[in-house]
Amino acid sequence: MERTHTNGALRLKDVNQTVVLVGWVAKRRNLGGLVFIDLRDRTGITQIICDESTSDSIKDVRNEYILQVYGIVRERKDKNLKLPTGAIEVQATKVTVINKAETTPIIIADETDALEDTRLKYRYLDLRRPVMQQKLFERAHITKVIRHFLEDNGFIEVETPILTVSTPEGARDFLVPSRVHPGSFYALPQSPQLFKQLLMVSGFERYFQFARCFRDEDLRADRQTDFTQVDIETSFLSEAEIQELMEDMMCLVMKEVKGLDIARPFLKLPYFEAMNRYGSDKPDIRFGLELQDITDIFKESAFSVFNSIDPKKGTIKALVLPNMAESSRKDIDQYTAMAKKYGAKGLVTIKYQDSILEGSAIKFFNETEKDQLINRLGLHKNDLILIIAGDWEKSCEALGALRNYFGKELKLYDPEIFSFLWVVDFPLLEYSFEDQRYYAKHHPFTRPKEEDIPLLDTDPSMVKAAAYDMVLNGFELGGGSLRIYDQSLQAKMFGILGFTPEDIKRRFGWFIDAFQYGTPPHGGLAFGLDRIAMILTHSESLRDVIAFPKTASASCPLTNAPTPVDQKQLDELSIILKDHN
RNA sequence: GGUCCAGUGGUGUAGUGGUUUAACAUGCCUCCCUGUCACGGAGGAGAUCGCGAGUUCGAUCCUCGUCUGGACCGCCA
Repeated sequence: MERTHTNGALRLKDVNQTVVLVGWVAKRRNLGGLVFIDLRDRTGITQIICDESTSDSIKDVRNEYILQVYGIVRERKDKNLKLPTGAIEVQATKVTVINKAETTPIIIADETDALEDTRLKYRYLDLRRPVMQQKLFERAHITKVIRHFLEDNGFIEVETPILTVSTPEGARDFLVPSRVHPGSFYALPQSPQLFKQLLMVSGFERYFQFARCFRDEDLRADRQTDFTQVDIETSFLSEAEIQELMEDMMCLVMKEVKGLDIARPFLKLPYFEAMNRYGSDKPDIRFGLELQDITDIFKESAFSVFNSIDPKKGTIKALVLPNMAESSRKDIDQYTAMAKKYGAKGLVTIKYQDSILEGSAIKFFNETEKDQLINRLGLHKNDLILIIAGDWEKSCEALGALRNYFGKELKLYDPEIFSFLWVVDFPLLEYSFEDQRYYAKHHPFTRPKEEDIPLLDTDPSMVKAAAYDMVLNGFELGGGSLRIYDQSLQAKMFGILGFTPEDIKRRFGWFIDAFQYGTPPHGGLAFGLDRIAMILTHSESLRDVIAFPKTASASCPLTNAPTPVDQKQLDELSIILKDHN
């Protein structure tokens, strides 16, 4: 189709050129003998001006019609500074309607007022909106920069299967019934973890893939059932070398996509410090408001909430909120409810309104405790102190959730800032009292820190993993680890996790077998591409950077997926449905 | 599995401590208008108030259930 320019291209320098434009009618302003049309394509909007002589049918043109416009570029009398093309307009000499359009159910403009449900039902129209187009263009730009970076650094792109085998320990799998093998199922990959490790066994040394991953778990604003991982694995690199390479990559993305120079190297925060100071393993360090430990002050406390905690695993954590001492009863009830939601037993609140400690817990404190509290927390007039006592992890996380809430509520950070860091030194294992066994915190192939390997025999819970998460503004962008390549170490790991040899053979024998033929030291990580795109585009939800996302209940308003299928299809798959009525 | 919030013309909202023409904005249609750009002006069409049951003389409104959407907890190695 004849077209000389896009609708975002023309400028003052093009005046008097003869041009041919195509695009959608974004807006028509009919002044009677004179008609203005905003012609839109993915690059922008150009104003077309027509008079009655141009075409009789011009008054029949409606929004979202597709037009081909022949005309001459003119300088505008009244320029529109809001548009890049606002200095010019195209005086139409001929206008052809390429296609008509029904009235759209949603307004095609950045400021659509349609609810998300409606937007998803008519996603193809929602994606016509310039803001949405910009988000997807930006996502594609991120993808492009990452791919170029990895290719330039010797990484090879390899595809791994979508129909694969159910993997051990992790999220719920999506299963696909086999027609050929009745009663057997493929699983969709939660990540290509095992395949990428096998590619290291094969000797590719540097692998990457934009991998679709699937997890059958409940959705959130930042979680979808199917999502895209930038999956990366390397051989012969140390933890520090992998991290440096990934910093190079993300800094290039920030430079190319956002035009920002990010400070190097990224802060490396050990897991325990992240939890103690920020109450999160993915801390938002754009603002301070750090948690403080006051456990030792109240060792001998007369206050039952403080003296009933387990001295080994328990903790007392405080969060000081400046100028919040005048919070109402209602506000404080709300903070308490929030703390409880995140697993705290309760919330102790103390006001330092007129430089005097006030609160229902104060009567249990002696003078030494009061003095120590004031000094330790460095209290100022009008501070509000929130205290959570109990299990270390739960207390930190609950207070960390409050910290995040106040960081946002009190606008303690500039939303344009991007604060990267690594969280490192994660514990290798997590003990479940319920199941009376250890679970791998990352996955069972994660390598322990070299110096902690002897602890595997004596105190497994103290062993740290060679695992690392890249964190940005309170979101986990990605995470990874060095992997176990030594077979005896792997055997020891399985022993600690309580797997019998039969378990191992049945569940991932095919994977372990590969390791006996010369496995290089290897490690890698995976980034959540959707999350990167979400944060860089300042989107509220992952759904805004995914072309066709699913709703919170894992359905698609556009296609109505998932849907029932014909009995014939079920029969072929040897599936008999349980009666849900 | 759980908690909370929402469902009213095409779209987004208001509203009713229970009764009559259900309001506003925008979109849509018709007419007028040669410098608009969120154009303006005049007129018009468009809603069984998510669905089902209950209470009542009477329910968009109250009660219960249900469905859909959203946020979060659990879950997500």
